[in-house]
Amino acid sequence: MERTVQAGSAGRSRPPLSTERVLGAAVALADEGGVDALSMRRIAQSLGVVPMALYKHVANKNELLDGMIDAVVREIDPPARDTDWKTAVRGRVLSARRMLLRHPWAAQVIESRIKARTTPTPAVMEYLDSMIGVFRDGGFSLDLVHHALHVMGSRLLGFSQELFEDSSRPGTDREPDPAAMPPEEMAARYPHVAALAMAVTHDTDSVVGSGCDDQFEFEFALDLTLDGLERLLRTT
Amino acid sequence: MERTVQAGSAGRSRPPLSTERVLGAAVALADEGGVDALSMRRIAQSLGVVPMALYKHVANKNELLDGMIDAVVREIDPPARDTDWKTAVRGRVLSARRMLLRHPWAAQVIESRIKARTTPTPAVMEYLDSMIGVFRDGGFSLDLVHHALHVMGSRLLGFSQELFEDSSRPGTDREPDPAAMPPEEMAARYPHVAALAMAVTHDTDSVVGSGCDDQFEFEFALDLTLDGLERLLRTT
DNA sequence: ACCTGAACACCGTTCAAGT
DNA sequence: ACCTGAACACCGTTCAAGT
Repeated sequence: MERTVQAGSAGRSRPPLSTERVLGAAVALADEGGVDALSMRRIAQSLGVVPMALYKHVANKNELLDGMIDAVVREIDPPARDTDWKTAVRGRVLSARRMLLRHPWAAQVIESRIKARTTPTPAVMEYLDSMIGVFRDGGFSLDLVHHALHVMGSRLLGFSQELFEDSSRPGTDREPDPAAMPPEEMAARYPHVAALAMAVTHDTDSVVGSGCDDQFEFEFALDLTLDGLERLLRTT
Repeated sequence: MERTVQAGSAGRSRPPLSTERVLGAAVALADEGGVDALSMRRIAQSLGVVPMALYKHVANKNELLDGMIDAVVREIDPPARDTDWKTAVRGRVLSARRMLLRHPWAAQVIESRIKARTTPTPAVMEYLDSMIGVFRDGGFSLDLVHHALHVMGSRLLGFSQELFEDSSRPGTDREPDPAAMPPEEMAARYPHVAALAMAVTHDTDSVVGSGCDDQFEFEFALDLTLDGLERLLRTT
């Protein structure tokens, strides 16, 4: 009598499940069929596993989406060293774009999860922190970096929403981070983000909620864009 | 014996259903609870109606989403007349932003529906057509308008994806427009969009698929942005 | 102690049975 | 002819019953 084998969808025996394997299957499924085709049941099926087995490795679907975001954001190249800020930023943004083209669902998912969470996922934080670092090394003041991030806007990671939105806005109950990091650890791990947040908050501490005047930043970025177009129009 | 009254959820008698009322209820529901809280059953409930009744006024949920997009995009102010292009574009983009802040679900829904459809919804087309018109009246060549739209990017309507993406990309089966408009009618109704599409296609008809070189346009816009930041850095 | 089938409360949509 | 309840094929997640 043959030994009973846990059959996968193709009848093959399978390696043990892990968070990585679950996330990998989820990313592959989303790449193929879009985010609408992504379901816990479908992921389980593609792994030759009962749906409930996934919940051992991801707490729920939202955490799965966060994990997928982290996985693909980590595909973005780190900033080039030993070049000027412009080359480094340019190369990195183009790398982010290549990632977004490989994973057409990513921008949408990042945007929707950013809206629901209080803090971006770790990989997104790392991405931002190192991007800020490039600007700082290039001689940008904290204020100027802040403007720069708003100017880059959706070219940074594909989504258009502000990253750290006013959390005191009514009607927007956001999930507290399940593995919430204490502020001092945040500051240690993402020093540039922390410094920026500090500077921005101190600047305008008369404003309630987030210290960032989104309307001002939006207009600033818009005007920089329009000025660029005007210059282009004149030189043509 | 009392006359039987079709009871609404609050027990009130209700005006007859219409597409407008259905869309209005859907928009209100999304404004309150986000797009995840939006379901055909919930919309029906808020109207004091059985779910199936909605299908008399909207074909399915995707058409409902398209209708919601059209409804909120029509809230954007028309471009101001009798001013320079810069003032007109600026004012209009700020109006679009106010709409997106009123309807936080809109950018996400527009982006996801743009990806699924072959043609943007009528109100989006009108918005683009009149926006192109403002640039044209300001003396922009068709090519320059094309660049300008890419430069504006997500500030135009909140989403980051290209509007008329390469429809020959593999794996992206897009819905044909249910009420597909013949090309000549398209050209008559959206003359500026048509002229732009024509110019862009003729320019690069060696390229297969859409005539727009997205990579080039992305880099063009990115460089304009980076140049603006560099100028800012030098004058600080 | 571990695993999982059945179940629950949803979802969009179809369709036949009712008036 | 019109309307709609029941049903179908899904969904994320819980939980008790099984080993």
